[in-house]
Amino acid sequence: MARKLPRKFYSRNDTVEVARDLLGKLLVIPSAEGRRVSGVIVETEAYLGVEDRGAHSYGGRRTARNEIMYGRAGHVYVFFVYGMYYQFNVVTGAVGTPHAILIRGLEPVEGVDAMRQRRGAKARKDRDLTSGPGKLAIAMDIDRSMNGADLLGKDVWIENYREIPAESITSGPRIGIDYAGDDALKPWRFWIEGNIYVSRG
DNA sequence: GGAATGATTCTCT
DNA sequence: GAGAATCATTCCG
Repeated sequence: MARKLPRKFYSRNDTVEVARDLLGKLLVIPSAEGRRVSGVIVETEAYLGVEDRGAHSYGGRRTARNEIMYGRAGHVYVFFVYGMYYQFNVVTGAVGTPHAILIRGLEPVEGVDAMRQRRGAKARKDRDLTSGPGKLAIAMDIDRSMNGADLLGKDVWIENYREIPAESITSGPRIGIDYAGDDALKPWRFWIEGNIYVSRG
């Protein structure tokens, strides 16, 4: 079984590089019964803190909600949007540097039946299970109680799993942040070309 | 197949 | 009191 990624994987200076490197890694969140539920990360978005108008921490904004972004790399940042959905992020960068990476798409690997159960009738096809940040949060049973969890702990972690050739990795503008002006156009979204669990494209 | 729209509640001003 | 790092449904062609 693969080892958990070490703290230094997340604490590198270049958050955009970490976002790209997360593609092909395995996100594991054991179920309440202790069974492994996991999926390959196929889509990510980098949020670069103070200088990024799309980030919650733009301009150094520091609130109860985004406090975890300022903490140590390798922790989980979960927030709630649109009155219905949770978003799962990985904190990166040094302490005091509010960078994070949003996980936007997963390819289910283990515990697929549990994911189907959590998603219910809305997931008509398996690709509906985890092809988007709100959907994968439901399938992986992610909610606010996971905010601040350590990725080197036992509730949630990320393992090496699959090597993705550089030519299969594509980048483009991020999604759902039109209010961010020019920063919305920055190519800080990464995905595995052709994978059906990518949220769009 | 694609575009428009309503859902629903937390968070910050 | 407004707006949000989204999704599912509905309508149209």
